[in-house]
Amino acid sequence: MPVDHNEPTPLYRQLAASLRADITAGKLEGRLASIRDMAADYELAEVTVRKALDILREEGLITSVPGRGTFVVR
Amino acid sequence: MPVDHNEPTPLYRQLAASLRADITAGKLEGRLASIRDMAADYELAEVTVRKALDILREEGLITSVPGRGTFVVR
DNA sequence: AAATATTTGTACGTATGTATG
DNA sequence: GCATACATACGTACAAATATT
Repeated sequence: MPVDHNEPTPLYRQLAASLRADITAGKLEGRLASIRDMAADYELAEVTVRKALDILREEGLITSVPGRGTFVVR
Repeated sequence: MPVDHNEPTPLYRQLAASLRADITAGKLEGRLASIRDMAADYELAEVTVRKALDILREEGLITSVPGRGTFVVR
């Protein structure tokens, strides 16, 4: 359960925190699910997923390539 | 003319660059125009102005306070 | 004190463009 | 050419904090 609408923390921060935890724990490697799929899986808008990924990209944890996907930086 | 739709550079980056230049040159101090006003002045969507401000906030050049406004960090 | 206006923050939806395979 | 995936940009609505009347 990566996000909870009843939490006061913004959804995009919750998702970023969840992904960050999985990445730093080594549980998430290689290519992430597409933004569209993550939005569908977590029942979030694509823009909300993008905001979460923006944070992780800023932190240097991931990198995104149009047409290919989003990848954990190793 | 801070932004040009014919430029290949994204509008939010153009606006960020323009504001950054004015701030570092000391031409912009204190409180910035509200997001709504900037959007109207530059004929941009509010989200586009917000993305520009996100960059400058990340760079530590500005700070925003709900209900008050956005301010140049001095 | 209370209502109103202003301003930023979050979140949704949609459309179009660009890059890759 | 077509499908997939990220990027940009528009619009809208509501919440929260602050300031004003």
